[in-house]
Amino acid sequence: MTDTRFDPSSADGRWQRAWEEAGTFTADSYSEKPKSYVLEMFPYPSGRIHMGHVRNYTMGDVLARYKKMRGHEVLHPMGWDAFGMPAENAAMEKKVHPGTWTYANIEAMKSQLKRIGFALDWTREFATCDPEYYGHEQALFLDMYEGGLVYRRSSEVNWDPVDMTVLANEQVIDGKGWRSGAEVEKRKLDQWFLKITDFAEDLLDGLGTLDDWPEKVKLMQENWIGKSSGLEFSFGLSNGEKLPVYTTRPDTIFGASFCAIAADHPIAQGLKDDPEVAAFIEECKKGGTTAAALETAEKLGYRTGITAKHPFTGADLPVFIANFVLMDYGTGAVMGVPGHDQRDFEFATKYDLPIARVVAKDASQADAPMGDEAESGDGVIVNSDFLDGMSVEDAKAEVIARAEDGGWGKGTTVWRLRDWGISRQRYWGTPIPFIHCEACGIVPVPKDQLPVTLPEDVDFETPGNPLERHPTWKHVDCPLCGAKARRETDTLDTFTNSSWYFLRFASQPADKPFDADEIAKWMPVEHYIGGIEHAILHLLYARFWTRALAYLGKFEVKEPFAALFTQGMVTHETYGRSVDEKPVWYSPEEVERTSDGATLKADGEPVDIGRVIKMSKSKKNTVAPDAIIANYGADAARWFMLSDSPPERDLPWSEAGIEGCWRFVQRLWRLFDQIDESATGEDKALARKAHQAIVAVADDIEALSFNKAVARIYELTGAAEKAAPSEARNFAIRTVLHLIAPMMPHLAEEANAKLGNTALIANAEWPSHDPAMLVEDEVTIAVQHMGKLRDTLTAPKGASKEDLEALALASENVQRSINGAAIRKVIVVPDRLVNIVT
RNA sequence: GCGGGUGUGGCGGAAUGGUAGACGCCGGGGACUUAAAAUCCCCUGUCCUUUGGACGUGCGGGUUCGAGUCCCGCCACCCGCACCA
Repeated sequence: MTDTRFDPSSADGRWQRAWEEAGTFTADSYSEKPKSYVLEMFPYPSGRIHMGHVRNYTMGDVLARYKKMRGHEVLHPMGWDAFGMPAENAAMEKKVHPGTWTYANIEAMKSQLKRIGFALDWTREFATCDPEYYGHEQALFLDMYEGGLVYRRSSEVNWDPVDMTVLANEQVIDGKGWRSGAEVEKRKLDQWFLKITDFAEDLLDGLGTLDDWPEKVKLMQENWIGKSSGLEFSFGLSNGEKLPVYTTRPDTIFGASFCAIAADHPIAQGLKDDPEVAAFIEECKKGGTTAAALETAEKLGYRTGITAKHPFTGADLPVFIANFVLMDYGTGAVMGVPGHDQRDFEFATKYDLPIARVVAKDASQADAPMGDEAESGDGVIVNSDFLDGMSVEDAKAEVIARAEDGGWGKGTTVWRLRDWGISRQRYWGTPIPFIHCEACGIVPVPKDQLPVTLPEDVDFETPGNPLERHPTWKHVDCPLCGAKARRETDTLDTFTNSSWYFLRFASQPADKPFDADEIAKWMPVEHYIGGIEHAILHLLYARFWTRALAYLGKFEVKEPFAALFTQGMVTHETYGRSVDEKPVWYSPEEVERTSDGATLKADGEPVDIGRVIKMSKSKKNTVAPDAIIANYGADAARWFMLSDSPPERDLPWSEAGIEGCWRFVQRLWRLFDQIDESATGEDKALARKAHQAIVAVADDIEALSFNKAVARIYELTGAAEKAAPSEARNFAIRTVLHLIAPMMPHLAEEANAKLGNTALIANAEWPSHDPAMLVEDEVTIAVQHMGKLRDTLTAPKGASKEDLEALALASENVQRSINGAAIRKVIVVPDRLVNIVT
């Protein structure tokens, strides 16, 4: 061949078309082969692929292509998480319909993805805003309703009075709407909920089976579910009412010196006629939306004048309204034990309440004074009547037992996890398939009338939910009685769309959401790859939906994702200057980077090189994948994504790095040209390296240690380049070609074709290795004196301890170091080292 | 505050308790060329009295013949949660 350069601008597209025409990556649900389901979290169609996507999808792609080479039937699909706010924002700003905007973005991103050469089964592509998809989602939602997992109740929401919309907590900034800047109100609205709490225990237990999930993610989910156990009991109040409280420390009950209730607790609300109480409650509501405010927030209380009778001592404890008690956890009321709870301690200190010790290191410390903070640790119960001398654990059990025997309380489990509120007062989402009828109440839309589609003729000129103000859409007849009725105008939280998309990828019949046999074939996902930002919500919701659908008898899968991998971010240096004391940022294209600094191309003056941080528009430190692929080709970009940084860590993008990848692509291209069929002769060392690399690269890919696989390939490449022509060298070169095939598929196909192979290398088998060739016959032995390296020597593998010791003692360097001292001991690790101790 | 993670050359990072720095990037020197690009070769942790040696994996201790790796105590940075009773 005469080409001295690999030209991706012609090769990339050629092979992408070849794969597409051959249907190389179309998954066959009825294949006899073992299956692999490789999935990356599907993207929101913002309109353009960023480097984070490229990294994410390259990792999955290498796995998918590798598994295929290993003889697996691979399902590697792609689609679009296409509902959500940005489309509505675009509609308002650009006067374009959310659907038009979204589908145009999908087209743009799809063509970008295709240019990177991902081994995706595009026949299964869908967008969650396709009526077909959300129609099936509505059907599943109705099934959940029938199964008792859906309910409606009044719930407090963040209401933006200007945009006339409900805001998520993270859209409320300092008590104001993020878009309108208006003061956010708390409003009670009837909202739809999914009963995720029914599955709290199962979702928690299931974490124990997820051996291939990062510990960190499991821990985050565990904390989010937040199981705690304790005692719920009621205080009798001086006003004749009962005050139920929940505590995880019933063992400290004798240390209780006050009670505290939340500002929105019914008892507090009942005292609102007193203007002082009303003012205090108002103050509690205002305080603290931001994290910083919460941290520094002072414990504030209002003494109600009501007292609570202690169930054992009969003492009268003052009841406070307090800003640190939350209505929506436990009973919204607590017993205050200042000695052994830090919040209670701070509160008691401020309001001069008794701080009693009821837990001590040992019985003799019963009267030890309290320090300047609460003691929440373990110990022995003291000053507590019948509990004295018990361990904390025994005392908890004893108090719960007495409460249950006495009928005034019971052991309880409390969860932090709340039911999932799924109502959104927005247009661009899945319509909730219900009808409100005066006579019949809430009526599900009959399944044969699904999908309930979104109306096309909507305007975004005025604030509020376009579905609500649409002239005709919501007016329907009741499916039961035929009377005039009203459609539900709320749409589903977009997290519901991503809670089952992996099922629809696996199976997409027209008449139902999925087919049980196909689900059984493909699920669970073997490799799920995405960002850590989805550690809790998306992954918990998807686990819940899978359980809920299994509970409804749809299939038997419980955990959708057998293995989870959370990849790091793509980062870049930042370039900036301080202009009038305000930072001004420059993009990498505007800057000339030299080895010791950077200058602005526009004026030639230096700019400051800032921290290496996640690529973001605001800091202008982004690099567009499009431009990179146009300049260097898809394979160099893919190789960069896999090189150097371990995949779970951040990857710093650099111009020099991509240049290096480009050079390597060309190096390989030249190497693949050097197969010499007429070459004869052996090169056992090189052959051994090739066999070792086959095993090592496979192991590294399976462990997702792509950076190590890359290093191995560099090594074998270097060795093959240096070697003289031989059969072994031809073998090594062919091996490199196959090892890089999952990573740099275009280069691999082009070289493979040049070598006269008519079959696609994408369909090739992973090279097999000879186990006998993995073993070295000579090893390098380190020789140490007192643990310090003095020499190295070469010995046959498996040499005896005696031989190695003799060889080591024969070393000049070793003798010089020993310098005649008496040898006390010689440690020999066969095939590794000899350490002489004097 | 609680929980988790990370710390190794100029940089990204390798290293079953056994030769620290594989591999890549940057940098330096050389070859080829009229010249450049491309390519190839060599060097590249610090220091010293340089056929050798000392020091060196955030800091301080410890275990061990031997510690980046194990144990104890610190420091720094990053991430998550946040008054959850």
